Amino acid sequence: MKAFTHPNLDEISLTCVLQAVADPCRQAIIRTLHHAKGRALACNEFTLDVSKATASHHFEALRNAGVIETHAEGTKCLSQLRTKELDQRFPGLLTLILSEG
Amino acid sequence: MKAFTHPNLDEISLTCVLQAVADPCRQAIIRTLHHAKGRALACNEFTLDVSKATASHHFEALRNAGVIETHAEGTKCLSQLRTKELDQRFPGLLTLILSEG
DNA sequence: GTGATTGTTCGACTGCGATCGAATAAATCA
DNA sequence: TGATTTATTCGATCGCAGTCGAACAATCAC
Repeated sequence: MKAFTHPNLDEISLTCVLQAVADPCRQAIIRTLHHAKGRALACNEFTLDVSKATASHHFEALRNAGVIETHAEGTKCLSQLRTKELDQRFPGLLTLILSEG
Repeated sequence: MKAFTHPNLDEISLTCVLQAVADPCRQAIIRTLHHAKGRALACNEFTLDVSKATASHHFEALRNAGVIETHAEGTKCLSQLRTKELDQRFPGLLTLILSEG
């Protein structure tokens, strides 16, 4: 389907990742992924009240900020949290986001 | 001079505070305040390369998000971090911001 | 192959936030 | 009182991010 690119977490600034996660819709994505406990989820497994186009835009933002990792599988795009790398690069960030909602 | 209002931290959502701190200029304000070790600083003690009007806008944003507390003293407006309350309401947030830059 | 499923991309719209200069307000100083 | 300092407020501009529908692309199921 498509080749997704993923930045190295070292290239990501604090500002960049904060801007990415400072959105309720993206926080919801992160929480849903966390509840999946490592299992990669397709876009349609999230309940977001925005259009497909907007959802795709949010996934891209999280991907570019190094928060999620996406790979295509058939017609689906499976995403998962980059938990370990995030915890190392931005310790406390995921905990903070998951503590709410 | 003016009566500043400060929200209770319980009223502040994660999204609100994240939007407030997802700006390099505001992060700089937070870091400068942290280096002051609790001493309240006037606006002109910060080196921000924006106009007075813009700086005032950023201080207001941080105030409304519960990050700083401001009080007037003479012609000056002294601000300081709401460290303890932030650490309780959003544990890890300050550490995260201060770890960078 | 045909149609269905799943996402991305495109173009356009909209509103909000960051920004500034100028005007204003309040307190201090001379 | 008049001048200076300090910061807020106002009005305006500008760009960007969020949003959508429609079109497109890729795969799968039959």
